Amino acid sequence: MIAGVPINRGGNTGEAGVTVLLTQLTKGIYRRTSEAELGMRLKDFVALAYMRAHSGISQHELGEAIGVDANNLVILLNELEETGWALRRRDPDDRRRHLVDVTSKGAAALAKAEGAITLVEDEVLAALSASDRATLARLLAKAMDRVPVGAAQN
Amino acid sequence: MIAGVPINRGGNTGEAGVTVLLTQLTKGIYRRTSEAELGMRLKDFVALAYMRAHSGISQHELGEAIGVDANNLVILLNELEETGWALRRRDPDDRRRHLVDVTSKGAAALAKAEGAITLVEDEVLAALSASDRATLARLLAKAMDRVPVGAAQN
DNA sequence: TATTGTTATACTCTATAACTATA
DNA sequence: TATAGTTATAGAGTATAACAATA
Repeated sequence: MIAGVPINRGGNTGEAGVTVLLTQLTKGIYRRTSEAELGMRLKDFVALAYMRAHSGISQHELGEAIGVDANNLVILLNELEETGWALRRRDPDDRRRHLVDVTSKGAAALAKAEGAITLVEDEVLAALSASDRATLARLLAKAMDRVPVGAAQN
Repeated sequence: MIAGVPINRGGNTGEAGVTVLLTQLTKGIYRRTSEAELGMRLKDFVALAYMRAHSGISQHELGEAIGVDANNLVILLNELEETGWALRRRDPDDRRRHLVDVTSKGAAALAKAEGAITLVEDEVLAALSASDRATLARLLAKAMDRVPVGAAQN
């Protein structure tokens, strides 16, 4: 008791939930990366990496997948087009849609950023063995395979 | 080629990196939680959960662990004290420091929020078996055990 | 002189709403 | 009438800098 206010004792004192751990780990990566080292912002990296893995995806689907609202994605893709890293083209089958792709120049920038990201991941995941890291990557991929991040709808 | 700009073809098209996956998963959780369902904000949850697991931790250490800058932590803890969920007291051995704790009231609110968080985690991690989830939680805890998130220093 | 915490402020990121065009 | 994308704006979140108290 401090000043008459009861303090929590005992009960659940360990076992941090997945949400807390994911938050910590993600923040750890974000705080250790810098635009200078990556050659791009982390949000550029995430968008380009997803676009490379899903060539010709629609702008809308991209936003759903990486959790960026449609309006913010417009701005992000504008910037990626200005740097020459990505391209939008109209979907001939549905002229409302934009199909997005990484350019060769974007792929080169992405590859460079991946080198820098790997160093950060090595640091943040230093406590894990190579086998542990492979398992972690596999489980994360499996979890994301089914469920979209879910961008807000208008 | 589109308008003379070369598109990236082939090369790395799968295997999303850990950073991208962690970003997606964490965003997925954040987007699915609401203050109404949790009874608190997610940042309150993260702070309280860490404080409960590390009773009597200093304010500075808490900020390091959960990746909240010292100035923002002041505001967050002010709010947690106003709601009666946390307490600060001076460290008698070093009167510059504040030691923080979850109150019994805070522990009750935290337990309620954990119920809501668990439902969200169930949804986001639906593709994983119970065994997979346990492994994921173990690996995340192992990774975080060593490396602090690293709040910015003044 | 360095550290902990605080305050004030500026900046970035994200979300909300209204609009255009296509279906 | 609904969907994809855009624009403008407001709000939340986060970082930077200067300061007070204590070591």
